[in-house]
Amino acid sequence: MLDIKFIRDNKDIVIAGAKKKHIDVDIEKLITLDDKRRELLKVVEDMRAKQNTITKEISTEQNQEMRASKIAEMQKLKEQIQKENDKLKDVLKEWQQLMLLVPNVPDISVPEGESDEDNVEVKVWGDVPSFDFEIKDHITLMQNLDMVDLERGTKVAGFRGYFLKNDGAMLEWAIFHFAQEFFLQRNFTPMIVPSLLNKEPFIGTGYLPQEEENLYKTQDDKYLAGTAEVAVMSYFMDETLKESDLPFKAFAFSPCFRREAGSHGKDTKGLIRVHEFFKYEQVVLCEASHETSVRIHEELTKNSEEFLQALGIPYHIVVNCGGDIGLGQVKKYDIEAWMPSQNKYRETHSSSYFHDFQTRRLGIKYKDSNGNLRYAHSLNNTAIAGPRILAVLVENYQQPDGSIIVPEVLRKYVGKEKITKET
RNA sequence: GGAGGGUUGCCCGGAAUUGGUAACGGACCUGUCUUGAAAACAGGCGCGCUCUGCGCAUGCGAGUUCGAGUCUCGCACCCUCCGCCA
Repeated sequence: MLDIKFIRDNKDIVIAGAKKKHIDVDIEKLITLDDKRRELLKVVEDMRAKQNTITKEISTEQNQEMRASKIAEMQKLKEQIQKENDKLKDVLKEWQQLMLLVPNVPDISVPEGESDEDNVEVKVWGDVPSFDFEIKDHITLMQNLDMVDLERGTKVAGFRGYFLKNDGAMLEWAIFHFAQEFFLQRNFTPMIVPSLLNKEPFIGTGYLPQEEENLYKTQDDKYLAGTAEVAVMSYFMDETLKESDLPFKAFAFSPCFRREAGSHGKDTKGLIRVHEFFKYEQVVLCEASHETSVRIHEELTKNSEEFLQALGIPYHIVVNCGGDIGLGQVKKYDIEAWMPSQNKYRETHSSSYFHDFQTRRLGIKYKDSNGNLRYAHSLNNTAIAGPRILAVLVENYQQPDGSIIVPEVLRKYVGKEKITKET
């Protein structure tokens, strides 16, 4: 959420930002509504002031006649206040709904564009492997090695259901083990966080109201989170932190649930797009400074890069264009790993910063060195997401006989150098 | 699921006659003093507005009332006990 004062003072910037993100929002309407809100607020407040004054007089009024007459007067005023206040409430409701739809302003360095096809490559790492044999996709590879069971996954869990088993399960655990070792050397607070959450954290992080169709909802009006970001960000909801608490950097594990409502035709088989998976996420709260946000954003991105490098997986980084950036994000990098069977890079990490967009919604402040209360800044980036990285990894490490070499750093966790049929 | 007790200011503690309009203390910030710090003293210390002023804010929402921390109803969370349970 943006500050209404900022919106009023920088109307053109906000409108241009929404346009760059290809988000349709009527800022003029919001400002007109805000005029009305301020006007009604003034009316109601003046009436309340009068009520407070006379009510105070009543409490000390000795003359019974005067007292009765003042009470009668206040009875009338009370009705008027209620009437005007109802009007104000209606306006306020509409105002709040509209405020939640106003997108954060994207950074100047964010390229113009409509969809992920317009994202701009900014870095390439590693050599795309050239295979001198006919390669298999991760589904074939993993099914042949009994690492995954998609048929029974579908039988039990429905569309996009899957079981990881044998070396499939071992490999995922190995990656998680290595991720812990790797990230906890970088001064993160380890956390295991809930995914079944109240509505407020989703509104606070910007997943509601817009993304409702992509969330699973329970009969108790709770929602299942698609990322640990939602819980970790909300951990400090409605709290005031000390400046010395910042930056707060979490390395957070959680199950992730995604309805994938808009992508029914895409990636219908395999482990690329599933409804349920486990993920480690990097989530950060820092001081309210653009420079710090940018510095930590680069740092979080670099962490994930180095992790992929340790695994020996080729990747590139794109800076997401305006149309491929979420409501609250100022700037976003996607890290995309090389997927041999598709002959292209596929997203494995998403790294963003938000300035105070999320913290304003969540009410997360800190007291700076001058004693002023400020909304903190927030950022997040994938550390490692379960099945998708498995798919990428097995494809890149496949051998002519269908076996899979285990990357060096994972061997002590998998317990072998190579995954073959014999095992 | 059942019974009882509880929730007060950015933070911590903690008062408020029969309902009369949120004391006070600590912490924290700024200033004075000091070589510096401590102490002391002064001010500040939730949000909003058209800001010498006014409004809002006692877990959340609704109600009664001229007036609600206080009374009524619903909800959330915490504590104690019972039941169930990996």
